[in-house]
Amino acid sequence: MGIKEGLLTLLAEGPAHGYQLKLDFEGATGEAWPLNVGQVYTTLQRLERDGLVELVETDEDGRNIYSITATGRETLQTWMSTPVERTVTNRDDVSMKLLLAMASGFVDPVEVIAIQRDATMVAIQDYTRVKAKTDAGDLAWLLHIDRLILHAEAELRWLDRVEDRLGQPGATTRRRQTASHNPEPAPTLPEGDTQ
Amino acid sequence: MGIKEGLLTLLAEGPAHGYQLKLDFEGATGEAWPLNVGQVYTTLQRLERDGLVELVETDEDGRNIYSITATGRETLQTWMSTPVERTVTNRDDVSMKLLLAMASGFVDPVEVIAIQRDATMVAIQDYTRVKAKTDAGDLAWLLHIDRLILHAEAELRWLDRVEDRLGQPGATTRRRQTASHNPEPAPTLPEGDTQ
DNA sequence: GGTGCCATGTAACGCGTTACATGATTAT
DNA sequence: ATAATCATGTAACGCGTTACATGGCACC
Repeated sequence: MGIKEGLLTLLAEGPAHGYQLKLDFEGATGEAWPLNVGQVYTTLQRLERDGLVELVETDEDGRNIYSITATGRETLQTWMSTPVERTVTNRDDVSMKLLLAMASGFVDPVEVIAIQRDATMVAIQDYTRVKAKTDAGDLAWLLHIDRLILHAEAELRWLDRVEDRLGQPGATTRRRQTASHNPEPAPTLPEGDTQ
Repeated sequence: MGIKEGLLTLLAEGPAHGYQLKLDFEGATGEAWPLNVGQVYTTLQRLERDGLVELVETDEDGRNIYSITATGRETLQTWMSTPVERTVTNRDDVSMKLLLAMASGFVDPVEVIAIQRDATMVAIQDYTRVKAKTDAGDLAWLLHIDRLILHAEAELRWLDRVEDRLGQPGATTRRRQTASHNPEPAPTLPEGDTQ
Protein backbone atom coordinates (compact mmCIF):
# COMPACT_ATOMS: atom_id res chain seq x y z
CA MET A 1 0.00 0.00 0.00
CA GLY A 2 1.21 3.42 0.57
CA ILE A 3 1.67 6.22 2.96
CA LYS A 4 -0.87 8.09 0.94
CA GLU A 5 -3.72 5.82 1.92
CA GLY A 6 -2.52 5.78 5.49
CA LEU A 7 -2.59 9.54 5.80
CA LEU A 8 -5.93 9.71 4.06
CA THR A 9 -7.36 7.27 6.55
CA LEU A 10 -6.10 9.32 9.46
CA LEU A 11 -7.30 12.57 7.96
CA ALA A 12 -10.74 11.07 7.51
CA GLU A 13 -11.13 11.43 11.26
CA GLY A 14 -10.54 15.13 11.11
CA PRO A 15 -8.05 17.78 9.99
CA ALA A 16 -4.55 17.52 11.34
CA HIS A 17 -1.04 18.83 10.89
CA GLY A 18 2.00 16.82 9.90
CA TYR A 19 3.33 15.92 13.27
CA GLN A 20 -0.05 14.88 14.56
CA LEU A 21 -0.34 12.55 11.58
CA LYS A 22 3.06 11.15 12.32
CA LEU A 23 1.95 10.34 15.86
CA ASP A 24 -1.31 8.85 14.67
CA PHE A 25 0.48 6.77 12.11
CA GLU A 26 2.79 5.35 14.73
CA GLY A 27 -0.18 4.71 16.94
CA ALA A 28 -1.85 2.73 14.20
CA THR A 29 1.04 0.72 12.83
CA GLY A 30 3.49 0.75 15.70
CA GLU A 31 6.84 -0.82 14.99
CA ALA A 32 5.39 -2.54 11.97
CA TRP A 33 5.94 0.55 9.89
CA PRO A 34 8.69 2.87 11.07
CA LEU A 35 8.01 6.17 9.42
CA ASN A 36 10.38 9.03 8.85
CA VAL A 37 8.55 12.28 9.66
CA GLY A 38 9.79 13.83 6.48
CA GLN A 39 7.73 11.40 4.49
CA VAL A 40 4.57 12.75 6.02
CA TYR A 41 5.20 16.24 4.76
CA THR A 42 6.17 15.20 1.26
CA THR A 43 3.24 12.83 1.00
CA LEU A 44 0.89 15.56 2.17
CA GLN A 45 2.14 17.83 -0.59
CA ARG A 46 1.56 15.13 -3.15
CA LEU A 47 -1.93 14.46 -1.81
CA GLU A 48 -2.67 18.16 -2.06
CA ARG A 49 -1.33 18.24 -5.60
CA ASP A 50 -3.75 15.44 -6.46
CA GLY A 51 -6.69 17.17 -4.79
CA LEU A 52 -7.28 14.48 -2.19
CA VAL A 53 -6.39 16.82 0.63
CA GLU A 54 -6.41 20.55 1.12
CA LEU A 55 -4.57 23.03 3.29
CA VAL A 56 -7.30 24.54 5.42
CA GLU A 57 -5.33 26.83 7.68
CA THR A 58 -2.03 27.66 9.21
CA ASP A 59 -2.52 27.73 12.95
CA GLU A 60 -1.05 30.10 15.53
CA ASP A 61 2.11 28.05 15.71
CA GLY A 62 2.56 28.27 11.97
CA ARG A 63 1.68 24.65 11.35
CA ASN A 64 -0.08 23.64 8.17
CA ILE A 65 -3.35 21.93 8.89
CA TYR A 66 -4.71 19.67 6.21
CA SER A 67 -8.20 18.36 5.67
CA ILE A 68 -9.44 15.56 3.47
CA THR A 69 -11.49 16.61 0.45
CA ALA A 70 -14.59 15.02 -0.98
CA THR A 71 -12.63 13.26 -3.67
CA GLY A 72 -10.17 12.19 -1.04
CA ARG A 73 -12.97 10.57 0.91
CA GLU A 74 -14.19 8.89 -2.21
CA THR A 75 -10.74 7.56 -3.03
CA LEU A 76 -10.33 6.27 0.49
CA GLN A 77 -13.69 4.58 0.49
CA THR A 78 -12.91 2.88 -2.80
CA TRP A 79 -9.51 1.78 -1.57
CA MET A 80 -10.86 0.38 1.65
CA SER A 81 -13.61 -1.55 -0.06
CA THR A 82 -11.37 -2.94 -2.78
CA PRO A 83 -9.46 -6.11 -1.97
CA VAL A 84 -5.72 -6.29 -2.44
CA GLU A 85 -5.16 -7.77 -5.83
CA ARG A 86 -3.81 -11.29 -6.10
CA THR A 87 -2.63 -12.23 -9.53
CA VAL A 88 -0.17 -14.64 -10.97
CA THR A 89 2.32 -11.80 -11.31
CA ASN A 90 2.57 -11.36 -7.56
CA ARG A 91 6.30 -11.50 -7.18
CA ASP A 92 8.36 -11.83 -4.12
CA ASP A 93 12.03 -11.86 -3.42
CA VAL A 94 12.35 -15.48 -2.44
CA SER A 95 10.65 -17.07 -5.40
CA MET A 96 12.29 -14.74 -7.89
CA LYS A 97 15.65 -15.52 -6.47
CA LEU A 98 14.93 -19.20 -6.80
CA LEU A 99 13.69 -18.87 -10.37
CA LEU A 100 16.85 -17.02 -11.28
CA ALA A 101 19.02 -19.57 -9.56
CA MET A 102 17.25 -22.33 -11.46
CA ALA A 103 17.59 -20.58 -14.77
CA SER A 104 21.18 -19.55 -14.40
CA GLY A 105 22.89 -22.87 -13.91
CA PHE A 106 25.33 -20.68 -12.12
CA VAL A 107 24.12 -21.04 -8.56
CA ASP A 108 22.86 -24.15 -6.89
CA PRO A 109 19.14 -23.67 -6.21
CA VAL A 110 19.23 -26.26 -3.49
CA GLU A 111 21.81 -24.25 -1.64
CA VAL A 112 19.77 -21.09 -2.04
CA ILE A 113 16.70 -22.61 -0.49
CA ALA A 114 18.69 -24.24 2.28
CA ILE A 115 19.98 -20.84 3.30
CA GLN A 116 16.53 -19.38 3.08
CA ARG A 117 14.99 -22.10 5.16
CA ASP A 118 17.46 -21.60 7.97
CA ALA A 119 16.74 -17.89 7.98
CA THR A 120 13.00 -18.42 7.95
CA MET A 121 13.13 -20.82 10.86
CA VAL A 122 15.11 -18.33 12.87
CA ALA A 123 12.60 -15.66 11.91
CA ILE A 124 9.72 -17.75 13.21
CA GLN A 125 11.49 -18.15 16.50
CA ASP A 126 12.03 -14.41 16.68
CA TYR A 127 8.41 -13.73 15.86
CA THR A 128 7.26 -16.14 18.51
CA ARG A 129 9.48 -14.49 21.08
CA VAL A 130 8.15 -11.07 20.17
CA LYS A 131 4.62 -12.32 20.37
CA ALA A 132 5.20 -13.82 23.78
CA LYS A 133 6.36 -10.56 25.28
CA THR A 134 3.61 -8.46 23.77
CA ASP A 135 0.88 -6.95 25.87
CA ALA A 136 -2.25 -9.00 25.23
CA GLY A 137 -4.27 -5.84 24.78
CA ASP A 138 -2.37 -4.71 21.73
CA LEU A 139 -4.59 -6.55 19.33
CA ALA A 140 -3.37 -4.92 16.15
CA TRP A 141 0.22 -5.73 16.88
CA LEU A 142 -0.57 -9.30 17.83
CA LEU A 143 -2.45 -9.83 14.62
CA HIS A 144 0.44 -8.41 12.66
CA ILE A 145 2.85 -10.85 14.27
CA ASP A 146 0.45 -13.70 13.70
CA ARG A 147 0.42 -12.86 10.04
CA LEU A 148 4.18 -12.87 9.85
CA ILE A 149 4.30 -16.27 11.52
CA LEU A 150 1.65 -17.79 9.30
CA HIS A 151 3.37 -16.59 6.15
CA ALA A 152 6.76 -17.72 7.34
CA GLU A 153 5.33 -21.15 8.00
CA ALA A 154 3.80 -21.21 4.55
CA GLU A 155 7.19 -20.36 3.17
CA LEU A 156 8.78 -23.25 5.03
CA ARG A 157 6.27 -25.63 3.53
CA TRP A 158 7.00 -24.22 0.12
CA LEU A 159 10.74 -24.52 0.55
CA ASP A 160 10.28 -28.16 1.49
CA ARG A 161 8.27 -28.74 -1.62
CA VAL A 162 10.86 -27.02 -3.75
CA GLU A 163 13.57 -29.20 -2.36
CA ASP A 164 11.50 -32.28 -3.10
CA ARG A 165 10.88 -31.32 -6.68
CA LEU A 166 14.44 -30.25 -7.34
CA GLY A 167 15.65 -33.65 -6.22
CA GLN A 168 13.46 -35.44 -8.69
CA PRO A 169 14.38 -36.21 -12.29
CA GLY A 170 13.13 -33.90 -14.97
CA ALA A 171 14.22 -30.96 -12.89
CA THR A 172 15.45 -29.26 -15.99
CA THR A 173 17.07 -25.91 -15.89
CA ARG A 174 16.06 -23.34 -18.40
CA ARG A 175 18.82 -21.87 -20.46
CA ARG A 176 19.47 -19.13 -22.90
CA GLN A 177 16.61 -18.89 -25.32
CA THR A 178 17.83 -17.98 -28.77
CA ALA A 179 20.75 -19.19 -30.83
CA SER A 180 21.62 -15.86 -32.40
CA HIS A 181 24.04 -15.20 -29.62
CA ASN A 182 27.72 -15.63 -28.99
CA PRO A 183 28.20 -19.25 -27.97
CA GLU A 184 31.24 -18.73 -25.81
CA PRO A 185 31.12 -20.80 -22.63
CA ALA A 186 30.09 -18.97 -19.52
CA PRO A 187 32.84 -18.41 -17.00
CA THR A 188 32.24 -20.05 -13.68
CA LEU A 189 31.87 -18.32 -10.40
CA PRO A 190 34.74 -18.77 -7.97
CA GLU A 191 33.72 -20.69 -4.89
CA GLY A 192 32.44 -17.73 -2.96
CA ASP A 193 32.14 -17.56 0.78
CA THR A 194 28.67 -18.61 1.76
CA GLN A 195 28.35 -16.11 4.47
CA MET B 1 14.41 -8.03 -5.25
CA GLY B 2 15.25 -6.16 -8.29
CA ILE B 3 15.86 -6.22 -11.94
CA LYS B 4 19.46 -5.44 -11.12
CA GLU B 5 20.10 -8.80 -9.53
CA GLY B 6 18.19 -10.53 -12.28
CA LEU B 7 20.33 -9.04 -15.00
CA LEU B 8 23.47 -9.70 -13.02
CA THR B 9 22.50 -13.34 -12.73
CA LEU B 10 21.96 -13.64 -16.44
CA LEU B 11 25.15 -11.81 -17.28
CA ALA B 12 27.06 -14.16 -15.04
CA GLU B 13 26.59 -16.75 -17.75
CA GLY B 14 28.31 -14.58 -20.29
CA PRO B 15 28.19 -11.19 -21.98
CA ALA B 16 24.99 -10.22 -23.69
CA HIS B 17 23.15 -7.27 -25.17
CA GLY B 18 19.90 -5.80 -23.95
CA TYR B 19 17.45 -7.69 -26.01
CA GLN B 20 19.11 -11.01 -25.31
CA LEU B 21 18.78 -10.26 -21.62
CA LYS B 22 15.14 -9.44 -22.08
CA LEU B 23 14.61 -12.85 -23.70
CA ASP B 24 16.60 -14.61 -20.99
CA PHE B 25 14.68 -12.82 -18.30
CA GLU B 26 11.39 -13.93 -19.78
CA GLY B 27 12.73 -17.43 -20.07
CA ALA B 28 13.62 -17.43 -16.41
CA THR B 29 10.58 -15.79 -14.88
CA GLY B 30 7.94 -16.31 -17.54
CA GLU B 31 4.63 -14.62 -16.88
CA ALA B 32 5.58 -14.22 -13.25
CA TRP B 33 7.47 -11.06 -14.05
CA PRO B 34 6.37 -9.20 -17.15
CA LEU B 35 9.23 -6.94 -18.03
CA ASN B 36 9.19 -3.88 -20.21
CA VAL B 37 12.24 -3.97 -22.46
CA GLY B 38 13.05 -0.40 -21.65
CA GLN B 39 13.76 -1.36 -18.09
CA VAL B 40 16.58 -3.59 -19.21
CA TYR B 41 18.44 -0.75 -20.85
CA THR B 42 18.01 1.69 -18.01
CA THR B 43 18.97 -0.92 -15.47
CA LEU B 44 22.07 -1.79 -17.48
CA GLN B 45 23.13 1.84 -17.44
CA ARG B 46 22.70 1.97 -13.68
CA LEU B 47 24.65 -1.24 -13.24
CA GLU B 48 27.41 0.21 -15.37
CA ARG B 49 27.38 3.40 -13.34
CA ASP B 50 27.85 1.30 -10.22
CA GLY B 51 30.68 -0.70 -11.75
CA LEU B 52 28.91 -4.05 -11.57
CA VAL B 53 28.81 -4.36 -15.32
CA GLU B 54 30.86 -2.97 -18.18
CA LEU B 55 30.29 -2.23 -21.83
CA VAL B 56 32.73 -4.54 -23.58
CA GLU B 57 31.91 -3.88 -27.21
CA THR B 58 29.43 -2.61 -29.71
CA ASP B 59 28.86 -5.41 -32.18
CA GLU B 60 28.44 -5.19 -35.96
CA ASP B 61 24.75 -4.44 -35.55
CA GLY B 62 25.50 -1.55 -33.23
CA ARG B 63 24.28 -3.32 -30.13
CA ASN B 64 25.88 -2.66 -26.80
CA ILE B 65 27.24 -5.82 -25.28
CA TYR B 66 27.71 -5.84 -21.54
CA SER B 67 29.78 -8.08 -19.36
CA ILE B 68 29.72 -8.61 -15.64
CA THR B 69 32.70 -7.27 -13.71
CA ALA B 70 34.57 -8.82 -10.83
CA THR B 71 32.74 -6.69 -8.31
CA GLY B 72 29.52 -7.55 -10.06
CA ARG B 73 30.25 -11.23 -9.58
CA GLU B 74 31.05 -10.60 -5.96
CA THR B 75 27.84 -8.68 -5.41
CA LEU B 76 25.84 -11.41 -7.08
CA GLN B 77 27.47 -14.14 -5.05
CA THR B 78 26.75 -12.25 -1.85
CA TRP B 79 23.18 -11.63 -2.85
CA MET B 80 22.56 -15.25 -3.78
CA SER B 81 24.03 -16.55 -0.56
CA THR B 82 22.22 -14.07 1.66
CA PRO B 83 18.69 -15.01 2.71
CA VAL B 84 15.82 -12.63 2.16
CA GLU B 85 15.44 -10.71 5.36
CA ARG B 86 12.45 -11.39 7.56
CA THR B 87 11.89 -8.84 10.25
CA VAL B 88 8.99 -7.57 12.21
CA THR B 89 8.78 -4.61 9.86
CA ASN B 90 7.84 -6.78 6.90
CA ARG B 91 4.77 -4.96 5.75
CA ASP B 92 2.17 -6.00 3.32
CA ASP B 93 -0.87 -4.35 1.91
CA VAL B 94 -3.46 -6.51 3.58
CA SER B 95 -2.28 -6.23 7.15
CA MET B 96 -1.54 -2.52 6.86
CA LYS B 97 -4.98 -1.91 5.51
CA LEU B 98 -6.43 -3.80 8.41
CA LEU B 99 -4.34 -1.96 10.98
CA LEU B 100 -5.48 1.32 9.53
CA ALA B 101 -9.10 0.24 9.51
CA MET B 102 -8.78 -0.77 13.14
CA ALA B 103 -7.15 2.47 14.13
CA SER B 104 -9.45 4.76 12.26
CA GLY B 105 -12.80 3.87 13.70
CA PHE B 106 -13.92 5.07 10.36
CA VAL B 107 -14.16 1.84 8.46
CA ASP B 108 -15.40 -1.47 9.75
CA PRO B 109 -12.42 -3.84 9.93
CA VAL B 110 -14.70 -6.83 9.78
CA GLU B 111 -16.04 -5.66 6.47
CA VAL B 112 -12.53 -5.09 5.15
CA ILE B 113 -11.43 -8.61 5.92
CA ALA B 114 -14.65 -10.08 4.58
CA ILE B 115 -13.96 -8.46 1.24
CA GLN B 116 -10.39 -9.62 1.31
CA ARG B 117 -11.32 -13.17 2.11
CA ASP B 118 -13.69 -13.41 -0.80
CA ALA B 119 -11.00 -12.11 -3.12
CA THR B 120 -8.40 -14.49 -1.77
CA MET B 121 -10.65 -17.48 -2.19
CA VAL B 122 -11.27 -16.54 -5.78
CA ALA B 123 -7.55 -16.10 -6.26
CA ILE B 124 -6.87 -19.59 -4.97
CA GLN B 125 -9.33 -20.99 -7.45
CA ASP B 126 -7.64 -19.06 -10.23
CA TYR B 127 -4.23 -20.27 -9.18
CA THR B 128 -5.42 -23.84 -9.08
CA ARG B 129 -6.87 -23.54 -12.54
CA VAL B 130 -3.64 -22.08 -13.87
CA LYS B 131 -1.67 -24.84 -12.24
CA ALA B 132 -3.89 -27.52 -13.75
CA LYS B 133 -3.30 -26.34 -17.27
CA THR B 134 0.44 -25.92 -16.91
CA ASP B 135 2.86 -28.21 -18.65
CA ALA B 136 4.27 -30.53 -16.01
CA GLY B 137 7.79 -29.95 -17.28
CA ASP B 138 7.75 -26.27 -16.43
CA LEU B 139 9.04 -26.78 -12.94
CA ALA B 140 9.89 -23.17 -12.16
CA TRP B 141 6.45 -21.96 -13.10
CA LEU B 142 4.74 -24.73 -11.14
CA LEU B 143 6.74 -23.87 -8.06
CA HIS B 144 5.85 -20.24 -8.44
CA ILE B 145 2.15 -21.08 -8.56
CA ASP B 146 2.52 -23.39 -5.59
CA ARG B 147 3.98 -20.55 -3.62
CA LEU B 148 1.12 -18.26 -4.49
CA ILE B 149 -1.36 -20.89 -3.37
CA LEU B 150 0.39 -21.62 -0.11
CA HIS B 151 0.58 -17.97 0.80
CA ALA B 152 -2.99 -17.34 -0.17
CA GLU B 153 -4.04 -20.20 2.07
CA ALA B 154 -1.99 -18.79 4.90
CA GLU B 155 -3.76 -15.52 4.39
CA LEU B 156 -7.14 -17.19 4.62
CA ARG B 157 -6.16 -18.73 7.92
CA TRP B 158 -5.01 -15.36 9.14
CA LEU B 159 -8.19 -13.63 8.06
CA ASP B 160 -10.18 -16.22 9.99
CA ARG B 161 -8.12 -15.56 13.05
CA VAL B 162 -8.59 -11.83 12.67
CA GLU B 163 -12.31 -12.22 12.47
CA ASP B 164 -12.27 -14.35 15.60
CA ARG B 165 -10.29 -11.84 17.59
CA LEU B 166 -12.27 -8.86 16.39
CA GLY B 167 -15.43 -10.50 17.59
CA GLN B 168 -14.09 -10.92 21.10
CA PRO B 169 -14.31 -8.31 23.86
CA GLY B 170 -11.31 -6.13 24.44
CA ALA B 171 -11.03 -5.55 20.74
CA THR B 172 -10.19 -1.96 21.39
CA THR B 173 -9.58 0.45 18.65
CA ARG B 174 -6.67 2.77 18.90
CA ARG B 175 -7.40 6.43 18.59
CA ARG B 176 -5.67 9.73 18.25
CA GLN B 177 -2.69 9.84 20.53
CA THR B 178 -2.25 13.33 21.98
CA ALA B 179 -4.72 15.79 23.37
CA SER B 180 -3.07 18.92 22.02
CA HIS B 181 -5.25 18.74 18.99
CA ASN B 182 -8.48 20.23 17.83
CA PRO B 183 -11.23 18.16 19.38
CA GLU B 184 -13.84 18.71 16.73
CA PRO B 185 -15.76 15.56 15.95
CA ALA B 186 -14.73 13.65 12.88
CA PRO B 187 -17.20 13.73 10.05
CA THR B 188 -18.55 10.36 9.12
CA LEU B 189 -18.15 8.68 5.83
CA PRO B 190 -21.28 8.46 3.70
CA GLU B 191 -22.37 4.88 3.20
CA GLY B 192 -20.18 4.19 0.21
CA ASP B 193 -20.82 1.59 -2.41
CA THR B 194 -18.99 -1.55 -1.45
CA GLN B 195 -17.91 -2.36 -4.95
C1' DG C 1 24.54 30.99 27.08
C1' DG C 2 25.59 26.81 25.09
C1' DT C 3 23.88 21.98 24.12
C1' DG C 4 20.69 19.32 23.18
C1' DC C 5 16.19 17.76 21.33
C1' DC C 6 11.60 18.59 19.50
C1' DA C 7 8.84 20.15 15.65
C1' DT C 8 8.43 21.45 10.88
C1' DG C 9 9.72 21.24 6.84
C1' DT C 10 12.77 21.03 1.94
C1' DA C 11 16.02 18.86 -1.29
C1' DA C 12 17.69 15.16 -3.51
C1' DC C 13 18.25 10.27 -4.66
C1' DG C 14 17.17 5.38 -6.15
C1' DC C 15 14.53 2.38 -8.50
C1' DG C 16 10.61 0.55 -10.87
C1' DT C 17 7.66 1.85 -14.42
C1' DT C 18 5.60 4.15 -18.60
C1' DA C 19 5.74 6.61 -22.59
C1' DC C 20 8.06 8.22 -26.40
C1' DA C 21 11.74 8.21 -30.42
C1' DT C 22 14.16 5.89 -34.05
C1' DG C 23 16.21 2.82 -37.39
C1' DA C 24 15.84 -1.87 -39.54
C1' DT C 25 13.24 -5.70 -41.36
C1' DT C 26 9.24 -7.88 -43.01
C1' DA C 27 4.58 -8.22 -44.91
C1' DT C 28 0.93 -6.52 -48.14
C1' DA D 1 5.45 2.19 -51.25
C1' DT D 2 3.68 1.81 -47.21
C1' DA D 3 2.15 -0.24 -43.16
C1' DA D 4 3.44 -3.14 -39.38
C1' DT D 5 6.45 -5.04 -36.32
C1' DC D 6 11.01 -5.84 -34.37
C1' DA D 7 15.00 -4.20 -31.98
C1' DT D 8 17.32 -0.69 -29.39
C1' DG D 9 17.30 2.73 -26.81
C1' DT D 10 16.11 7.68 -24.12
C1' DA D 11 13.21 10.75 -21.31
C1' DA D 12 10.39 11.50 -17.73
C1' DC D 13 7.47 10.34 -13.76
C1' DG D 14 5.84 8.49 -9.16
C1' DC D 15 6.79 7.14 -4.83
C1' DG D 16 9.38 5.62 -0.92
C1' DT D 17 13.34 6.92 1.45
C1' DT D 18 17.37 9.60 3.34
C1' DA D 19 19.76 13.51 4.40
C1' DC D 20 19.94 18.18 5.29
C1' DA D 21 18.20 22.96 7.12
C1' DT D 22 15.95 25.71 10.55
C1' DG D 23 13.59 27.71 14.44
C1' DG D 24 11.96 27.20 19.17
C1' DC D 25 12.10 25.41 23.87
C1' DA D 26 14.27 23.08 27.85
C1' DC D 27 17.74 22.27 30.97
C1' DC D 28 22.21 22.62 33.14
